[in-house]
Amino acid sequence: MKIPKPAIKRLAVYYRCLQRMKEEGKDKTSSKEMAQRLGIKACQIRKDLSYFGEFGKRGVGYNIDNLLEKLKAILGLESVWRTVVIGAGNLGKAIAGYKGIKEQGFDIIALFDVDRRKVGKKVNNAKIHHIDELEEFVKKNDVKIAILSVPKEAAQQAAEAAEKAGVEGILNFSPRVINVSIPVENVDIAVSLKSLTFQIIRRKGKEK
Amino acid sequence: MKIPKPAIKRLAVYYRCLQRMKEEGKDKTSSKEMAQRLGIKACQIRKDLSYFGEFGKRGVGYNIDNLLEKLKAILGLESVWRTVVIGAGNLGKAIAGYKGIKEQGFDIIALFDVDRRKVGKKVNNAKIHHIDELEEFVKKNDVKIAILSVPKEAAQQAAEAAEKAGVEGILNFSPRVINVSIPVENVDIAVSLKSLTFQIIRRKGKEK
DNA sequence: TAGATTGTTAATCGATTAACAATC
DNA sequence: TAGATTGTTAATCGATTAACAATC
Repeated sequence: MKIPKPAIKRLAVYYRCLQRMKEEGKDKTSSKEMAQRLGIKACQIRKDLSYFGEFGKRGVGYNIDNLLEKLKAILGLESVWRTVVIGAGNLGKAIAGYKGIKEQGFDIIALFDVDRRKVGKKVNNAKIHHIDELEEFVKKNDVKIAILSVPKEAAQQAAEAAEKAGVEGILNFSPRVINVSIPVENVDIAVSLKSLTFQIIRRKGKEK
Repeated sequence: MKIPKPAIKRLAVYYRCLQRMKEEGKDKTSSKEMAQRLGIKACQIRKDLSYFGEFGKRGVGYNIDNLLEKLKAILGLESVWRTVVIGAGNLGKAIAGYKGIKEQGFDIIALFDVDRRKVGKKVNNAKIHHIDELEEFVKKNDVKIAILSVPKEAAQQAAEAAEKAGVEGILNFSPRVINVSIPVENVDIAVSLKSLTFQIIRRKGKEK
């Protein structure tokens, strides 16, 4: 079946919402309740889930533990994804140092940089290596994901190196479109800021 | 006219593409050439631009300087946006320290944190203030944008504080849906990673 | 002029939503 | 049973794309 791309991101949001409900001690919920919390339509949640199966009970709702398990499987979070960060600048180190990422199923096991002066330093338990060691490291440690936080001039080259090394997906923080044949997700701060300013301006126009 | 939301983000990407072409010394381009670089369809570029006017010459293409100016106006980048970062953790400091952001029209003039031990320290030229000073600072310095990089537990409260202080838009890095009435853009690393893992799994399924 | 490329229309494709039968 | 909520159909809405007249 064809699944809308936006539906996947929402699934990840539902997952987080359910995790939170669980923390609050709840054990069941409904599409209505989740929709209220997330500011979306209840039928969208039901529709998104329906692409993958029937997870609720009519007249009753969803069991939170059960739905969490199902989403975990759908999103591929049953095992930890071995991940590296390429580019050990401030942003790369901040990402590698972010504890929450491990809870979400991603284990950042190393950083890579062109600057030999950074090599050997540590961020949490992950050591900084020279970029030349990337391919060997990826193969030896079965790394699946590379997070790219290099300057834009180095983005394409680093992405190609990651692909060649055998990484299966790239999360790209650098402000440039990269061209590889493995899946890429872009996190583009400058683009998001500009989208925001556009909205601010439009809004002001409408107010008057 | 109704403008597709995705079109705005693409406009920001076109802007960056043109900036790069200019750096390369080019002075004119075509929708075809941009499309090739960005991996999208030429007619999509023309369509996106057409929501705002006619910026090219038939048979000739686009003047890069001219189109840059037009996009600058559309995206609201003619003046610098005074911006603060709320949450001076590793991520907040990395964002505040990122030089490229100023070139793009955003001036990060201060950071705010609940931790009084951080107060007074500097990131580039921006000082860290206590969160209690946010409202006064925003009003006094005409701050338009807040970048939220606080732990998820603090996200909603910080967003409300920013709104109350008079900020007009929020770039939210915290992994929680926030509920305010001003525009919000979400940059959600965990969600992007999960969208990536879903794609990796699907892709493997298809290969066989 | 001949070739190229825009701007725009109309068709297609994809995503969201309303509504409701099924059923707990 | 009566009330609630799911799962799904069908309608609507929104975004993308192909195609081509306009025109440089």
